Amino acid sequence: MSRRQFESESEFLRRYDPKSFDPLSLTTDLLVFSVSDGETENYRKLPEKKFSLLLVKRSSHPFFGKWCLPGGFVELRESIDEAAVRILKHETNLSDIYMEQLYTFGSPDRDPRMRIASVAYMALVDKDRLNDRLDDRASWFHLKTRESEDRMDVVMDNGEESLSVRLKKTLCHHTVNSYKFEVIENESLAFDHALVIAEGLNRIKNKIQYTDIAFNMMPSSFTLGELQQVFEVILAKKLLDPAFRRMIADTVEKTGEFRTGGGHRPSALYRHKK
Amino acid sequence: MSRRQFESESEFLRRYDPKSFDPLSLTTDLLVFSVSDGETENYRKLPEKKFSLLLVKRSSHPFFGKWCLPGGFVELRESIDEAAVRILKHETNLSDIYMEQLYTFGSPDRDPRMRIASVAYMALVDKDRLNDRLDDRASWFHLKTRESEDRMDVVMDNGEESLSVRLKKTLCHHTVNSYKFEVIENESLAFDHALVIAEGLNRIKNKIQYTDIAFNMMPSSFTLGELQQVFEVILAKKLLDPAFRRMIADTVEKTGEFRTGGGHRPSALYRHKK
DNA sequence: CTAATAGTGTCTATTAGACAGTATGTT
DNA sequence: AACATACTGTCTAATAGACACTATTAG
Repeated sequence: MSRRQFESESEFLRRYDPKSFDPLSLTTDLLVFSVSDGETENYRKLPEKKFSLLLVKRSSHPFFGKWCLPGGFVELRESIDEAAVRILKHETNLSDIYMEQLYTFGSPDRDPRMRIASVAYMALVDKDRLNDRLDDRASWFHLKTRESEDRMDVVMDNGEESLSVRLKKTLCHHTVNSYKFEVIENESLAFDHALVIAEGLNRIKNKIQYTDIAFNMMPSSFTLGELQQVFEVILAKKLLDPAFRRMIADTVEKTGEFRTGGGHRPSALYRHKK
Repeated sequence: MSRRQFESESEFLRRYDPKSFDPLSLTTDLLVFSVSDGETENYRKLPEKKFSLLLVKRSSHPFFGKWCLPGGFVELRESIDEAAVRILKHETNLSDIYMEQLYTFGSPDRDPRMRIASVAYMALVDKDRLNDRLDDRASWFHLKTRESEDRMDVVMDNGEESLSVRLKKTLCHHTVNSYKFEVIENESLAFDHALVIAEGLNRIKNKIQYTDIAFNMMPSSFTLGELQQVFEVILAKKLLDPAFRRMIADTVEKTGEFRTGGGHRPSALYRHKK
């Protein structure tokens, strides 16, 4: 045993040299999800809801020209959560947004520059709050997912480009909703971001069913039809009206207002009950 | 714009200097949970199950002499998962153990030496596989938790020392099972490990109810009474027999063997059905 | 009137909670 | 016989799925 254990903690810290360690960096990558209205062909049909994800075109090496999740380095004096908030603010000019840590990705070769671990966060944004002050290089992509027992295919489209990713799903420990993903096909996404997206989609699909995170993507008042559409587009399946209304019954309350003008019976407006 | 965007990716990478960044390290901390038998006062009573957690006494600065989770630095050429596996092997001599990533902790001041982020993992071990080859400084602590709406108290006892931690629970976003924890009282645990333990307990309490992770803490054959005790000690509440048996019915199968000698009706032995 | 969505009533099937009962070993 | 656990039957309450029905408006 060296004499080090006999010195005081403050002496020990004085001698400690952080620069002597292998260089490693920490980043956060953000999955910013939102829901927006599509087009209506018919004046009386409701606009279709689109599930969307914010991507950024890389303007520097590595992966120059490819799309990736907004992200950046964690600075020395901020927590990882603070870094995520700062980066979201920088990319979208938004603050006070729902955010949760998703997973930390740390394969040694996930970034060609150096050893970089990345803590992924998921943010949920009401599109109405997106005041057009997006970063130039950022763009919203509509998301379409198709899932089977052992596959997950994701198609992303921003109106100009269409990106597609295919992943293999493996059930972990014989359990519902606990999967490991592997990328089978990915042309257009940088780093391991296809994986991050898959994990995020998995998380939101599960969590929307037993928490009230969905309201973070809704404006302050909404109809139950709109809310149901949001669930349907995220879960990628139709829901039955009475069952859906029972499910969300005690998380919403009527505002007393109605939305008219749709060529059909007016719908009551609701807000999230806290 | 600099001319950098016109150089090739390989030229860019050649010029890239990892040493120019602020020094930061990455560690993993392991929550190693297990279940073991307590004592029996009465020959015909079943031994009480104890939920237990592996802690290590710190033999160097910082937090010299305090207890902490087993952990260590992530090395440059291994993934974070690989680091967790390596550290578990080093502390317990066990491999091929169930492990899942829990959460990444990264407050700038969580370690007094330097900026260190830590990725916490949860490992579940069948105590019968623990072949006494524990690290000298490591010790199993029996865990007792008491939870109320806004509090979580944890008492850990290894027969010689008793550590106690009190935390405040805050419900996140009006949702069941999604909490933020803050440490109110903690004398004996190093770093922010009281927080890590709270997050881990929360995770296992939830996940045991909708996955089959519990079997990772069971020996290859067991009685349903033992299995039920494991659920009861982790959830910290009594369960009704018929409901419990219905719940786990399709995750187990009979081995055909029976356990006799208990002063009561023999119990059928089961195994985990995959 | 018609197309379209809004919203409700109700029947049924499934699941969860509770309790009481029977079974069978050891001392 | 007594005790302790093993295991099952069944009643009831709550929840989820399915379908059919009524309501209301713009054009």
